[in-house]
Amino acid sequence: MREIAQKKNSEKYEAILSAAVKVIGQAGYHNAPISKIAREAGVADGTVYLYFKNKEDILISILRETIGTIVDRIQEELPGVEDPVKALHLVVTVYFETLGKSTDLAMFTQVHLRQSNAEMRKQIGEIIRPYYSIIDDIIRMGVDSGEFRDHDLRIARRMIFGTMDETVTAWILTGAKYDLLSLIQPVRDIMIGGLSKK
Amino acid sequence: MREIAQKKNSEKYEAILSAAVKVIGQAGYHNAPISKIAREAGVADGTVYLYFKNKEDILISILRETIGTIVDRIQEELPGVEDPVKALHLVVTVYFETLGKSTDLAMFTQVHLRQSNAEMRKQIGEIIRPYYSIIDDIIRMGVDSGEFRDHDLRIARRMIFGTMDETVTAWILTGAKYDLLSLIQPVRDIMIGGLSKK
Amino acid sequence: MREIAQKKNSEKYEAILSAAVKVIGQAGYHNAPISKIAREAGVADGTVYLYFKNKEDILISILRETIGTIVDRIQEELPGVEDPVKALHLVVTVYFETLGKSTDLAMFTQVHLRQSNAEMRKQIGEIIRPYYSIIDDIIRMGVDSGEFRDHDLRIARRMIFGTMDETVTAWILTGAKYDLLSLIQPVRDIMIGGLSKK
Amino acid sequence: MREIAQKKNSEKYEAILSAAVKVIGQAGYHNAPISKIAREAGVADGTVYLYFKNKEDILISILRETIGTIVDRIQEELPGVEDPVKALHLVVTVYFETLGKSTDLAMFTQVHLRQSNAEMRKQIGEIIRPYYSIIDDIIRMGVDSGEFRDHDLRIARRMIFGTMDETVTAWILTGAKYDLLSLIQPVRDIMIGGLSKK
DNA sequence: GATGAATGAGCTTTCATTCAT
DNA sequence: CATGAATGAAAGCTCATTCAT
Repeated sequence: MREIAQKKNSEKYEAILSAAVKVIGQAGYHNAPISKIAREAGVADGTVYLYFKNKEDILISILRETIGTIVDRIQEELPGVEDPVKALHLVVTVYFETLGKSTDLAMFTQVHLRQSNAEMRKQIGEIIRPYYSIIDDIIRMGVDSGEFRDHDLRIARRMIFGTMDETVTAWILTGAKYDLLSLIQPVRDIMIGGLSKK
Repeated sequence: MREIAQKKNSEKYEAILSAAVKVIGQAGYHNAPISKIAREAGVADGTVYLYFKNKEDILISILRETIGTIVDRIQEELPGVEDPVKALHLVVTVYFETLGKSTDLAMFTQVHLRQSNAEMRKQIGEIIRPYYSIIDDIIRMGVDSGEFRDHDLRIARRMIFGTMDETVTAWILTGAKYDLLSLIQPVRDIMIGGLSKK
Repeated sequence: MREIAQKKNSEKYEAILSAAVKVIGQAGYHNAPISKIAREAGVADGTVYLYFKNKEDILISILRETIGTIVDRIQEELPGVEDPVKALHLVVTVYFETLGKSTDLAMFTQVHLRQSNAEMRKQIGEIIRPYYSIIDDIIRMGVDSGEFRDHDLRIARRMIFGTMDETVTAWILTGAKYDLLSLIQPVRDIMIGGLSKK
Repeated sequence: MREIAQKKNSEKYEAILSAAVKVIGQAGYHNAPISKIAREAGVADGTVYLYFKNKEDILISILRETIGTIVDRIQEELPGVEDPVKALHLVVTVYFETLGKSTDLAMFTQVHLRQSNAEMRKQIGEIIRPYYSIIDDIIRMGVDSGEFRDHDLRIARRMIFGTMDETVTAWILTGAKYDLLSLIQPVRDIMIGGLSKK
C-alpha cells in the first residue's frame, strides 16, 4: 500500500475533498460514487486512491478538516475570553458561521455524515472529542466562576451540543431559508438559561 | 401488486418488523440485506414483499410504530397533567423508557434512521410532526401559566428535542452502560432551567 | 398432477382465457403476471393452475382457440366456394375479421405470441399447420384450375401468409386507426397478382 | 454515468455484440442473462455496462448494426440498377445473404427480436424505417417506369417485406436445412407477379 | 373444486477498488 | 504521479408455482 501521508497539502487532495463535500452534500453518501467525486474534482477515479485509503477515509477526512477548522478558530479566540457566557457565544458563533456558509457542508455534517458504520463512528467520536473538551472547559469555567450551577458535565455538554446540532439540522432540512447567524443569540440565551443559577 | 393493507396485525408482519429492528439496529440500514431480515424473521425473502412495499417501507413502518407508541402513551397520560414541568417530565420519561428498553430500537432510531434519502426524510418529518406538536403545546402551556419565558417556539422545541436526542445517542453510542432512566431528572432540570424565568 | 382435460368448457376456463388475452394483449407476456390474469378473471391465482398446466399453456391455449375459430369458420364456408380467388378472399376476410374485432387479440397474436421459447414454437407450429393446409389447398385448387402458375407451394404459402401477417402487424402497431376490413380487397389483389399467370 | 459513445469500434464492444447475437439467438432474449453474454464474450458482467446502457441497448445495437449493414450494402449497389425488377432482386439478395450466413443472427432477427416491449418496438421501428424507404423507392420506380401497377404503396411494401420475412422465418424455424439463397429467385418472382401489370 | 399465502430462484444493475500502462 | 478500463461481488425485487386449508 502506497503512502498517503503528507499528501494532505497537495492541490489535488484539496480538490477531491471539496468535490466530495459538494457531491456528498447534494446527493448523499450512498448516491455519491467515487467516479462522480473524481469527475467533479477533475481527476481520474484511481487518483482518489492515491490520496485516500478508501471512500470512508474521505468522509472522515472531511469531518477532520471541518471540525479542525472550527476547533482551531475557537482555540485561537477563546484565550482572551473570560466570561463563560461570552465563551459559549463564541462556540455557537463559530459553529453556525462555519456551517451557515455552505449548505453542502451543512448537509454533509448534519445529514450524510450519519451514514456511517460502527468503525467509522468510533473515529468520528475521536475527531469530535476536542470539540467536546472545549465545551466542557467552558462549563467548568462557568461553574468555577459561580455563574453556572454545578451540573453533571455530560448532561450540560449534551444539552449544548444537542441544541446546536438540532438547530442547524432543522435549518438545513427546512431549506436554509433564513440566516443561521440570526439564531446565535436566542440559542445561546436558552442554553445559558439552562446552565445558570436562578 | 397485491394488497398490503390490513396485514399489519398479522403475526408475520410483526416478526419482520422485529427482525428488521434487530438487524438494522445492529448492522445499519445499508448493511441489512432483505435476505438477512427475512432469515431473522423466519420467512422467505419474497414474503417480506407481501407485507412491505419495499425496503424503505420497512424503515418508515418501524418509525411509525415507534413514534406512534410514544405519542400514544404521552397523549394518554398528558391530559391529567397541568404543570408544564411535570408535562415535560412525562415527555422525557416516555422517550427514555421506550428507547431505554431496547438497544436495538435505540440504535435504529438514533443512528441508522439517519441513513435516509431526501424523500424518506420528508416522510420521517411527517411522522415526527405530532411529537413536535406535543412539545410545542407544553411550551405554550408553560408560557401561558407564566412559568416559562416567552421563547421562540422553534428554538425552545429544538433545545428540548436536541437535548433528549443527544442524550440518548450518547447513551447508546457509549454502549448503554448505565440506566437511561437515571438521566430523566437531570435532563429535565437543565431543560427547565433553559425555559424558566430567572 | 391433476387432470386438466375436459375442463375446457367450464365457465372459469373461458374467463381465464379472456382475461389472459386482455392482460397479455395490453401488457405483454412478460408483464402479465399470473396474479394479474387471475384478478382480471375473478379467480384466485391457484385456480389458474387447475385449468392450465402453466403459463405457457395459457399462451398455447389462446392460440389454439383463436386459430381453431378461424380454421373452423373457413372450413365451414369453404366447401361452397369453387373459385380460388374467392377462396383466398374468404381466408383473408376471416383472418382480418377475427383479429380486426379485438385489438387485444391482435396484439396477442401478432406481437406477444412471438415471446416464446423453442418448445413452444414447436407447439405453435402444430397448431398453425391446419391453417397452412387450407392455404395450400387453395393454391393447389388454383393451379389445377389453370388460374395460378405452378408455384413452389411453400413459397406461395409464405407469400400469402407473410403478406397477411405483415398487414395485420402494421395495422395493430400503428394504432389500429383504420378499419382492417378495408384492406381485404387490395391485399387479396396483390396476392392474386403474385399467384396468377400473366 | 460514464461515457459510452465512440467505444463502438473497440474490440470488446464487438466481442459483446457477437456474444449477444449468439446467446440471444440460441436461447432467446429472456433466457439470455447478461452473465451468460459476458461469459461468452470473455468479459466481466460489469464490463458489459461500460459499452451498453442496459440490456435493451444490446438488442437495439445488434439490430442497428445488422440493418445498417443491409441498408448500406443496398444503398451502395442500388444506384447502378435501373430496372425495378433487378432492384428488388438486390433487396432480396442482400437480405437473404446477410441472414443466410448466420443462423444465430437469423434467429435473433426473425424470432427473438420480437420479444420487445412497447418502447423498444418504437426504436426498432425507427431503425427499420430506412429499409422500408428503400422498398418504397423501388416500388415507385416500377410504377413510374410503367412496369408495376399503381398499388397502394403500403400494401405493396408489406407484401414484399412480409414475404421475405416469412420466408426467412420459415427457413430458420425449420432448421435452416437448405440454402436460403436458392429461394431468392422464386421469392422475387412471386413478388414481381404481385406487383406487375398482367 | 377453490383459495391465496408463501416460497425462493433468478436477474439486472451499481460501484468501490485494483492495476497495467 | 496519474490514468481509467476492468472487475465481480452484492442486493433489491418479481413472479411462476405449490400446497395446506
